[in-house]
Parts: sequence; C-alpha cells; structure tokens
Amino acid sequence: MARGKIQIKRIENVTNRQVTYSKRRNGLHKKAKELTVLCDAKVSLLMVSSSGKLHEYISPSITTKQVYDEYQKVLGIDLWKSHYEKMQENLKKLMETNKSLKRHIRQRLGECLDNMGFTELHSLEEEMQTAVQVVRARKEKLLSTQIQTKSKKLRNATAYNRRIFEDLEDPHYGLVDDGGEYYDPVIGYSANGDPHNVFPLRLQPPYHHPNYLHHGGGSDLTTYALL
Amino acid sequence: MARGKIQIKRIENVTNRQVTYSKRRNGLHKKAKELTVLCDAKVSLLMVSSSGKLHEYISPSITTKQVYDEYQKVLGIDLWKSHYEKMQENLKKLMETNKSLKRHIRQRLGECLDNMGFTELHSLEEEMQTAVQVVRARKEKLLSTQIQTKSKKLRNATAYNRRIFEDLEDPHYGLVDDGGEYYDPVIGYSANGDPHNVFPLRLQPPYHHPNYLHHGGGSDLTTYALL
DNA sequence: AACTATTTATAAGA
DNA sequence: TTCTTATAAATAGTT
Repeated sequence: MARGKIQIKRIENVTNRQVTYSKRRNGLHKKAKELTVLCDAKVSLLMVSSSGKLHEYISPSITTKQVYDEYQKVLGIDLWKSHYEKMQENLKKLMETNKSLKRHIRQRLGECLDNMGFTELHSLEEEMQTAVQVVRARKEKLLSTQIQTKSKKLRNATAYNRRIFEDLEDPHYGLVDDGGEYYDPVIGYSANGDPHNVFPLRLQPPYHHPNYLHHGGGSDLTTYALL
Repeated sequence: MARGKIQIKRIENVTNRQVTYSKRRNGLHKKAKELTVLCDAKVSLLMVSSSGKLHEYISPSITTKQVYDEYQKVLGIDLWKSHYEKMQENLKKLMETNKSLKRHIRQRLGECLDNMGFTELHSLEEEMQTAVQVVRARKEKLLSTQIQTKSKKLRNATAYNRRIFEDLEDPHYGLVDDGGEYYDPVIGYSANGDPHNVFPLRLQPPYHHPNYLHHGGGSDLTTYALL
C-alpha cells in the first residue's frame, strides 16, 4: 500500500514474505490494541507464521482461555466434544476387534473351545489341519534348501582342500587321493531353548502417563517458538 | 485517522463507540485475511464488542480448535490435552496390538510365513499340531456326547412308542414288537453349506474415519450474539 | 532496521 | 448502517 499497489496473494519470495509478515503482524496487533481501548472490546488474536512462530494479542481485561470459552458457549457445541467422541468410537471399535482377534487366536491354540458347536469345531479343525500342513511344508522346504546350501559349500571346500593337497604333494610323492565328501545334515534347531516361547504374544494393558496443568495468559504481543 | 487525529482512549459516546467498533472491526478482519493470504500465515481473531457481540475470523487452512491447541501446546498443556494424548497413545498401542494379533492369526492360517526362520516355523508347527489335536478331541467328545444323547432319546422314544402300542393293541390283538433302535449318526455338519466359512476371519485394514478437519474457505466475519 | 512515495484506513459529517 | 472525503496511518519497495 505504498510505493505501488500489490495483489492480495501469497508472496512467493520467502524473505519478502517474512518481512511483510513481520510488518503486518505489528500492524494487526496495533489495531487490535486500539480496538480494545477505543471501543471497550475484548480481542483475542493468534497468528502463526508460515515458519511456525506463534504471536498473540489478548485484551488486558481477559484471558485467551476465557475468550475461547465464550466462543464455545456462543457456538453451543464444545470444540473438543465431537473430536473426542470420534476418538472414543475408534477406541471402542479397536478394542472389540482386538477382543475378537484374541478369541480366534485362543481357539487356534486349543483354548476357549467350550462354547463352540460341533460344526464350528469341525471347520476349525479342518482349517488348522490345512494350515499346519502349509507350515510343515514351508519348514521342510526351508530345511532342504539349507541342507543343499551347506552341502554345496562343503563340497567346494573339500575340492579346494584336495587341490591344495595335490599341489603340495604331487611333485614329491605322486598322486594322493583322499577324496570323499562329508556334510552335517543337522541344522541346529533341536538344540536351542524352548520353542514354545517363540510366540510370546504379550497383551499388555494401556500405558498411563501423568497430567500437566495450565496457566492463564497476558498481553503485549508475545512470541513463542513452536515445538 | 482522518478528519482529525484521535487519542487512543475509550470513546465515551456510546453510538460513536459502536460505529467506530464496527468500522475498525471490519478493518481488522480485512487485515487478518490479507495477512493469511500474503504471508501464508494462520490467524485466529476473536472480537467481543462492549455490547457483547462476538465476531470471528479464522484462516481457511485451519480450525479455531487447532489454533487454540497450538496455543496451548506452546504455553504448556492443559487437562484436556493430556487426556487427549492419553487417548491417542492408547489408540496407537491398540492398533499395534491389533497388527501383531493379525500377523499371528495369519501365520496360523498358513499365510505370511515368508520371513520366518526354520526354528520359528518348527515351533509354530508343533504348537499348531498340539492345538489341532485338542480341537479334534473336543470335537469327538462333543460328537460322542451328542450321539449318546440322541441314542438315549431314541431308546426312550422307542420304549414309549412300544408301551403305547402295547397299551393300545394288547387287549385286542396281542403283543406286537417292532422293536429295534434307529438313529442317525449324521449330526448335520456334512450337509449344510461350506463349513470353511464358519470362521470368516475378515482381516480388514484399520478403520478409517472421515477427516475431521473443517470445511474450506476462510470465515467471512461471522457474528454471534452472546447468550 | 530506516526511509518515503503511495495506498489504505478511517473520523467526522451527511 | 452506509456513503463521502479529508486526513491519518500503514506499508511496499528501496536503501
């Protein structure tokens, strides 16, 4: 509004934007103050810059909290209520899902079978039977792969050793062949700890943390850096 | 600021004060809007006139609640926020638990086995094997119980029928014995639909609720009468 | 941050 | 409330 008119649209140059923000923020703040004094009004002005700094003006006769409380009273509805209710719904749904999931797992662990009918038990058994076969197949495939790998490595090592022997001994003592292959089919699964603890499934209660308290607010263009 | 300079102090004439309030309120509102657009800032402006009317400007990109939340975060937290945070933590924990539970179920359904080692697979298989035996035993016990019950009922019914027959026919035609027992060992599981659907186990993606974030456009200087 | 040509806001009057 | 307009204030571009 000086040295040329400007369009009211986002200032793309960052430095320029910050400078303008700073100037106009002060202007706004001054106007808010004047309105308060001249017209005996109550004003709450909160400004957050694009870089995240917070600036505030609040009329001396009141606190920011009071203004917002009034605001809520006027609108009739609690600002937080709907948000809060949505969260609670969500929580409830999740807890139900959780409960159901836990029941299914228990059934698959052979627990909580008491209130299941014959048909249900039959389906469950079939499903589990199929699944355990899948698991076993997978396990066996993994085992055979591991054995093959080990075997190949050993074969290579043996061949390598033989060549060294040949190289060392050939010129002096003639050909010596100690041939033969050797590998260990035991991959080492039966020797380590309690296999039933591989799936601990710890289902803990929700964590609880301590409360904090609030304080009121004064005036005069305070600036806070956001976290 | 025109037709003569004024002192910034309360305007004693009520009408004059109201007029000035109205004019300056609009000015402040306009400036707030401009700041929002020009500097990509977020502004919350609440004004309460001496006669008790509330006026608001809020940047289109945000809600009044969000601004207030930010404000509180900067100042240092109130009760509601700690409550809210607790809920969010709770939600997060539940969602994690849920995810883990679903993974375990999937593993027990023979899915998601790709990133399991041999030892894990082995434990899982053993666990499932044990469990499926429990389920089978339970099923068979139930079956035998049901068969016994049915059989007993039939025996009773047959005996009863015989007695009726005897009562009816004895005096006139002498003893008729159509004896023998009959029961249907099929309990009815093989005849009804697809037994594999008894456990549908729908593992859906986490519930998504419509985002609660405000409607668009910046407020156009809304006015509310205080209660 | 300071300067200043201009634009904008607005006080007083209608 | 709205319009008008003289004038005070705000501020865009520059240094």
